[in-house]
Amino acid sequence: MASSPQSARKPSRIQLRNRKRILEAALEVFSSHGYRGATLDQIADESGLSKPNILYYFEGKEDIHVHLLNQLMESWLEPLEQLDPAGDPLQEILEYVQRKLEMTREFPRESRLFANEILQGAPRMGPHLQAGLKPLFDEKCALIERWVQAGALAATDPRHLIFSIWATTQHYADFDAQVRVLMAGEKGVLDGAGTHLETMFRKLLTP
Amino acid sequence: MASSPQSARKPSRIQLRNRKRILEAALEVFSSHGYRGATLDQIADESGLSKPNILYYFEGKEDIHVHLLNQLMESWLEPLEQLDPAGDPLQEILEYVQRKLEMTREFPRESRLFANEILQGAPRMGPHLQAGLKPLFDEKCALIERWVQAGALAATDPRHLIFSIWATTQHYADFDAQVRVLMAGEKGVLDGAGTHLETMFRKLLTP
DNA sequence: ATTATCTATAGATCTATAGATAATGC
DNA sequence: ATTATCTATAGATCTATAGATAATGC
Repeated sequence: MASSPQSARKPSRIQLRNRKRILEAALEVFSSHGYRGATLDQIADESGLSKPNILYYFEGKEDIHVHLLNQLMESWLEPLEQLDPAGDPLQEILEYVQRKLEMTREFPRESRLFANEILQGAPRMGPHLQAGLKPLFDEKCALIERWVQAGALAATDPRHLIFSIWATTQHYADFDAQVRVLMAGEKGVLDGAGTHLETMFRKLLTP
Repeated sequence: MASSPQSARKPSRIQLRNRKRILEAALEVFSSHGYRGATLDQIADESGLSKPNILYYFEGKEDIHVHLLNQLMESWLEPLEQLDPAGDPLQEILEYVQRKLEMTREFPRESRLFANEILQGAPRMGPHLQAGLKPLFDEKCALIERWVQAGALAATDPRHLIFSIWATTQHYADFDAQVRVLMAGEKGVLDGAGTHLETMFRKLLTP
């Protein structure tokens, strides 16, 4: 029996490539069926590797899922981190909205993977939210609060403001199946959303 | 072997009560683990009935799930149906927002059940969305459009407006695990949300 | 007589491992 | 020599049914 490459010193090129293929396939499968709904068979099919081969590269189904969530957390925090204390307050927030919407457009599967996890009580991501998201959230809420105090933004609760931004932007990825039915094949849905959200948050925040 | 009560003429009191208990238990289990994540064992435990007894009242796991979704669709449409062409436009929409938020407060499990289903591509609810939600959505969009044309509301895309209302209100139920972490045990989160959303949509829609 | 419930288990599905073989890098 | 891959299958989990027994309503 070969030992798992988990313990190897330097990952070979093949290792890196195959781990990547597996994670890519797993993102596809987990994001559309949820953790329990996904099977190793599906991930094997999607990645073009055999099932035992997948378990050669990862310790198991859960290990793959955890890797995906860890990766995800970083790219999830980034747009909020970019909120710049030195920038123009209204502009900064409107740009944040557009960045989030851009992520919905570029990474809808990641959005659904995250939504699946949170929806089911964040069983594997709870600690990550505490350690990673919470401090950043608090920091940026304090920043927005200072902007409000300085009169650069209309009075608003920064926490609910951020929730509204997350909710409205991620909605187009997470509820895509519903949006598709209701928008009946219309093109450029996200462009329309961009215009709408820009107007909404501008009106809300203009002092 | 007893025949299933599905075909019986008049459901007995016991039948009604037990079917209700099963659906209540299934709502709890399906909404927190998703369709695949839920097991008949969990529903049996939660309902206090034995597993085979559950299958005496329903044809199977999927049958239970479909019953829940059918029930849900009705109560999901109701708040939007109440949007009254004869009412004051701004007031009507703000009241709709509060009704949706009230449903988040009262029926968070139903919200998560729905979110789980849509998130995974609406495999069992797709036709229902087409037949039930789509016509109502179109009707109410046309109504809002008329209000806009009449100058009673600021110019806005009714479809994205409705998406924003759904997204922001349901967020507190669907992403509850995240909201809890970030609001750190604060009381009255939904009251704060109510104030925030009232302000946001009022500013957006005031002509 | 009919309705409701239980124990036991068949049968399907799924994760994971054993153990052998092939490919690759010194 | 080490890394990567395959076939076969063990073992766990889960849905559903068989078949017997208990409770209920005429």
